[in-house]
Amino acid sequence: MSRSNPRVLSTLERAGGFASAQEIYRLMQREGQSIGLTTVYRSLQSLVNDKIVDVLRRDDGEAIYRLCGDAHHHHLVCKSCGETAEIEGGAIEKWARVVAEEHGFREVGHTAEIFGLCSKC
Amino acid sequence: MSRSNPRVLSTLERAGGFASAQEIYRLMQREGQSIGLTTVYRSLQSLVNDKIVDVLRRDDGEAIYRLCGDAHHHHLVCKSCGETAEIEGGAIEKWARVVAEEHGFREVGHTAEIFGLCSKC
DNA sequence: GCGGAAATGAAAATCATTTTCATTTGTGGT
DNA sequence: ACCACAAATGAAAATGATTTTCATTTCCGC
Repeated sequence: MSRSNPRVLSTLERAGGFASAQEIYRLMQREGQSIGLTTVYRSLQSLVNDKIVDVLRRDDGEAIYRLCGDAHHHHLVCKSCGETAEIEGGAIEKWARVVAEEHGFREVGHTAEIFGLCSKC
Repeated sequence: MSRSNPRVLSTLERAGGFASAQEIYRLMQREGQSIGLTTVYRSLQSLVNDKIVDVLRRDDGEAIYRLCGDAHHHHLVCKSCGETAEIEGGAIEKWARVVAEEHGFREVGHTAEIFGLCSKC
């Protein structure tokens, strides 16, 4: 088990709180920081485990990591430019609970994401 | 430019209207159909261009192809035994539409999944 | 049948990500 | 300071999906 390298988180913050592992690695290299790609991946994974960052997918399948608040929320993502809005679950929360209950499920969680083209694209 | 191989579309339909390229390829192989992986990818891309299928991403980044206009549903998955139930979206459908509209999004789709422990586990 | 365009697929290339493993670094105990 | 041991690191190899290359085969119109 490894802990997150603080420079990775700091770089993600500096990148606007939104970047892929490769981008973070390249950014750190350009800044002259000595770090391995492996460590970047490991740190990001650890941050995801600790729920300090979220992971989404670009259209091309590359994983992008973004800082997120601690509140449970969902995402509205633009398929084209990747712009993301955090949205409230609202109806979903209840829906998930009710449906799961009907089927006798316990310890229930859920994922939900909306995607489309934003007004600019 | 290549046109879609009809057997690929037919296999995607038979797969429940929802599968990855690799899965379609393996399925066709198992059925004894002679086809190359390359052709599967090319056909799927062509279907996407023609807007006959949609492409989404699994959590692991693998692309999954879905028939457009396919009556879509969601899944209730047991974390432990993997048993899966297909469920109706119900509230979600409206929620997605409304939220997306509020943010000026068009061509909206969504994914939602509920997971937990089933009654047997 | 002939010639060219489209389709096919095997193999190699690409690219993100993960794994392996040897080395380095940090820490606590003495 | 010294030693042992755990954690962190990173280079290189492995993996897996997807794309590209390119030679071959199939189709169609003439």
